Amino acid sequence: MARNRKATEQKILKAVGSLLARGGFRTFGINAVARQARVDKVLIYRYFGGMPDLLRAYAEAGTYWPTIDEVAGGDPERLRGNPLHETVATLLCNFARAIRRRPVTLEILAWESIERNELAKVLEKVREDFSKNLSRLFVAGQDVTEGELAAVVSLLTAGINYLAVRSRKVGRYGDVNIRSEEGWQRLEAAILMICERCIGSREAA
Amino acid sequence: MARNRKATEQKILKAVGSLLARGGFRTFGINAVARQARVDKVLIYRYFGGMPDLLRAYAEAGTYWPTIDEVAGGDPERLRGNPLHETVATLLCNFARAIRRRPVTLEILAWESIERNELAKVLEKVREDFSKNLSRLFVAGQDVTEGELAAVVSLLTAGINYLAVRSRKVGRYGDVNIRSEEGWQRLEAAILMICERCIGSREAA
DNA sequence: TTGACATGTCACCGGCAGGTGATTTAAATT
DNA sequence: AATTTAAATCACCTGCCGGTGACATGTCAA
Repeated sequence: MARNRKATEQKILKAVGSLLARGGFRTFGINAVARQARVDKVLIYRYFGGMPDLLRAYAEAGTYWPTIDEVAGGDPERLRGNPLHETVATLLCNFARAIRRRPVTLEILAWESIERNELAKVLEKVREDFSKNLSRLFVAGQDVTEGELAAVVSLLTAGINYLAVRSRKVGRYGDVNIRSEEGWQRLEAAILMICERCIGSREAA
Repeated sequence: MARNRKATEQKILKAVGSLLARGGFRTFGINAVARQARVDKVLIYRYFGGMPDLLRAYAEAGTYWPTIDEVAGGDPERLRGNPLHETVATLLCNFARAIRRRPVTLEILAWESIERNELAKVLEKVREDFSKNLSRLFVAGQDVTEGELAAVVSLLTAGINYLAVRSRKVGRYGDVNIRSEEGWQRLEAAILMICERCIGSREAA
């Protein structure tokens, strides 16, 4: 074997990723990582310390959450000219698309409801910053009842999370095919409508 | 030991329930059930056959999903006189309360996104009947764009599920305290508003 | 009373998990 | 080339899991 710590560490981290993407946390463990990386497990302990630290290290190398740019369609400035409800709708729909294409993130989201591990903790913080930034960028100073907006947005993002997570294991939710583009377009239409009619000045609609 | 198969079977099933409610599927297994029930595990195999059959047996004895009456506030007839958006809002809020007080159901919902086991399968069917009945009872014949209603309701119930499930492990979601009555009241207010403005004849709001 | 059968007990298996100590061996330093 | 350092390997431990075979004993019918 080539003796190269950096390379070995990379192999291990990469194994973590592919393992999580494939089987999730249920089949995850030191032994599994070692096998997948074709590396002796003792090296994992030596280089990373153990599971929690390994996950922390892995967390620092990944992008588990959309960036502001990603959900703002690359152009935050343009969005700010639009009415708030339109902005929020766009952000939510882009958010849905963004998490749907992150298998590891979906896995973490699913596992969060079972057990709070290191990845969940990291994700939690990232997520918090993310939403703080979003509301600072787009909501601050707008004429809107804060509490209501927060509740509506929470409900919608929660729904998006749930459906995205669930779609990995089950194909439908109620009448909606959550594995097809068509299904998600219907959901986006609903999001659009909800934002349009429920967000903005209190007399909106 | 008292020799009484029926009683032993009950002890085992009861152990399944309390084990699921306490630790969920992650810590669940034949050995754990046997320990909890203070019964030799071989009896589980003898009387039930194995894990899947044990879960099936357990499933048949429980009420993991709200009944129609429970979400209709005990009086379906009265609801039908109201405008549709009001009916749906009431149903959704009662649904939220109903699942929040079913720890095992929340556990199954959480686990569904990880792995599809016997309980998940049973729950799936129950849930399907439930929503079919609801829409037959309250929506059939109303003047409403079916597809849109379905998408909005899916999004809302998904959000409710997610928040209820998540509240077991994490106390907040965004700005909302999902462990407090106050937090859920804010969510109910949002649900109410969304229904009011987004459900009904297309020109509603 | 004596079986027969069902209930419950005990001991064991193989496999895999997390975790560690001692040893080999390649590469950098002198 | 000799020595040191650390990367990698090997062998092993404990503990728990699902699963099974052999055995003991209470209950009920003949």
